[in-house]
Amino acid sequence: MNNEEFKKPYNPIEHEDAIYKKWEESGFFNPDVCIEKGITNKNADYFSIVLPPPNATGTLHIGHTFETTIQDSITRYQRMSGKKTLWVPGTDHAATATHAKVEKMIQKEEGKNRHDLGKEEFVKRVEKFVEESRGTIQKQLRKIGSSLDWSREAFTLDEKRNLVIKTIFKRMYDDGLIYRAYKVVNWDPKGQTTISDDEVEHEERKAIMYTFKYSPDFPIAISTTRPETKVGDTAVAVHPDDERYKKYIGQTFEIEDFAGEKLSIKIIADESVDPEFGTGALGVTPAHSQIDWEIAQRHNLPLKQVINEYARMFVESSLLKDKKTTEARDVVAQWLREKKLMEKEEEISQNISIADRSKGIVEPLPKLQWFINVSKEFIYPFDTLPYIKKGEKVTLKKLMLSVVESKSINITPDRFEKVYINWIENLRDWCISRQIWYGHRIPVWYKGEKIYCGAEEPKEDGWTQDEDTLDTWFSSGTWTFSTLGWPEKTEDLKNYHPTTLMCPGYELIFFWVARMILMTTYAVGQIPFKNVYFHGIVRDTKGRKFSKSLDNGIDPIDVINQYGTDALRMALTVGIGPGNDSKFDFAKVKAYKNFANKIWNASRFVLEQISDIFEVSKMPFDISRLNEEDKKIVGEFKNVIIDITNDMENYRFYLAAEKIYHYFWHTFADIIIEDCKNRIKENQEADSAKQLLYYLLKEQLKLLHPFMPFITEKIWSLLPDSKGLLMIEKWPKY
RNA sequence: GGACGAUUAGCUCAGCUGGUUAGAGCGUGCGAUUCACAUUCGCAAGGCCACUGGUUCAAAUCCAGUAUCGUCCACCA
Repeated sequence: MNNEEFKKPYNPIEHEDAIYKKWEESGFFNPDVCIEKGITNKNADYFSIVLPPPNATGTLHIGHTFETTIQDSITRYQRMSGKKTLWVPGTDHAATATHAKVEKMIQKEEGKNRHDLGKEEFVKRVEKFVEESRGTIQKQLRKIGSSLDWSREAFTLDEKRNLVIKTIFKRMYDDGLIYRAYKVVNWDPKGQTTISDDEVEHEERKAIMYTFKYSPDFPIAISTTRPETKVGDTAVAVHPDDERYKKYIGQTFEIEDFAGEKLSIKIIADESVDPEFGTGALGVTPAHSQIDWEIAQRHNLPLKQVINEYARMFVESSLLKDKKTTEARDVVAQWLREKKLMEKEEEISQNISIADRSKGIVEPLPKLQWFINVSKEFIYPFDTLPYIKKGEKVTLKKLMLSVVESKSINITPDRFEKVYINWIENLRDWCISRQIWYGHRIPVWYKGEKIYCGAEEPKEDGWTQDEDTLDTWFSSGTWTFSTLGWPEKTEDLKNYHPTTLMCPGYELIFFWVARMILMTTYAVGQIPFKNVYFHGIVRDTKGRKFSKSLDNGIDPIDVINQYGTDALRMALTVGIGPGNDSKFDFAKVKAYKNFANKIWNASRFVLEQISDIFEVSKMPFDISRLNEEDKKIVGEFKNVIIDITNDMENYRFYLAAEKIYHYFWHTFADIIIEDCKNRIKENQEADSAKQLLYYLLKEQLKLLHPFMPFITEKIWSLLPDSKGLLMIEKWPKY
């Protein structure tokens, strides 16, 4: 051995950046280059993944590292297996999250809110922030060793993607699937925007259930946890068969004074009322409750809005006017007690609705918004899906459902199929308009009573564009095909779509996976991906999620600097099955750092042992020169290859990585090297021993490469007969 | 209220389609080591595989139920 580099223990930070640079400069992350240079066969199969775009709100955390590692391992494996392999990078503008983050930053640093800056300036500031974040993210993805084709990088809010969403919006609008309507939506008073049902979280909290009558003359008592909303009541609903209340149905009661407001309450019968719950009578507040809104629609009840966008009372009553809802609640309760109308107060626990981003309490409000109708029938225009014919009547819901029910998409682990189907079955129309400034503008213009929807601005004067932006998931839903060139009929789209694999966290099954299926089956007539691999959440050693409030975050770059990327990747691969959460432990990373060093030392030792055979040019390896014992070892090793290949093909990376680890250390290093060492020393069957050692080393470097790309590439470059890069070597045959 | 997951060595977890003495990492104990590696090697201790039944020649693995923990979904006012 003449290589000084090998003398010291393996030090990852000395090598990793240089190795990544070599890979990137080679151009082999781009499948076109691999085909052009004859590395990949022209007739080979395609393999494609699109990176779940990280939010451009900051830096990557350990969870991203985990997700990226899985994808890189499979991508490297597929590339080595000879497929035309494409992994597309990108970032997500993450409208709401980014908007909130930048607004908070400006508030903190300059004491200004977005209205102080104005829309144009604010959006400019967000874009500047996003540009910086994207740079950081790109650097971090390289650090992890991601073999992404940077020449195809995309962003959810660039011009190409904007054309995509405008095109789809228009088509949906023309199909009557996108509509504008005034109805009760989830309003986030803290974020000052509407949100979809999926962005609402539920948290159990204690509350008081008040039972009371509107007035001394009112015949029926009702129960509520929100008495302040009762000034907006226009009806009391009872079950049609309820003997207690039957006689009042159809009557209207005028209440002159309810906490300073005048009410007109009609008694109505509705099947949805549970006679067993509370008093069996439900005070109907059409403007501030989803169910009540629906009841009001059925009975043609008037609507009275009593709460505004800032969660303050929007009434004339001097008792309540402009008060926060929580204060108004106490005022009304006190008023009821004083008027002797309160019959019961009991503590209960109830689910309260919270906006997932802002953590503000969601206030149902009636608003004019844009929606996607998931239940409306339309004529399906494509004949490319096997289970739905061209010209058939479908709904978006049906499209989303049939893809999974027909097993057109293979879901790993399969238990998420049920979760998905259950969600679709309960799916309601999707509110897609947001009142934030950063995002894709809704491609609709108004002129008096006229409405225009289109990808291009109307030519004549006098049109004003809708002020709202689109839910960020509307654009994320197009990710697999918008990154490949749609709506143009590109080669990429033809070759790489549907993509082979998608690798999101299971928490994105509704937000994203379902929406990709919706958008892709609707717009392209294809499934977005053939396989989904749901990964779990990386937690801290106590099993808690990483969060800013707990201050338990771990910066992957720190871990990499201390232990090396390969060690971190192994720690995030071995033993972590699909859909399972894991606990991040430095001890595990350290163990794989030791493994990296083991690989380093064993490789050096093997090269020292076999150095003479190159001098007498007895290479390349020839299995016929092995003795019977060594042939048997090769046979056993082939079984390991089969096993590992099988695991890779079936998305069991956590097993494949462990198997190669175990074989290298505890079979190859502990047993085979030790054995060969003695034979070489004593010159017994030494030639066979050397052949065996070198063959096994090289083949194992290939098997290890998808998981530990840096150290294996480095060692590969030090082999006496290596020519090109390990990343484009052929996966071992068996 | 529904659905799902977990329960295996002191700790963190594997165990894929049921098949010889149930595995790994870390930790613990004893020993080795001028010979690639103290980021090493060998040996050892430590497990009614949550519980109860069932299917089977055979169950940690399949089925039913129970318990505990956890996650997701749901407009009970």
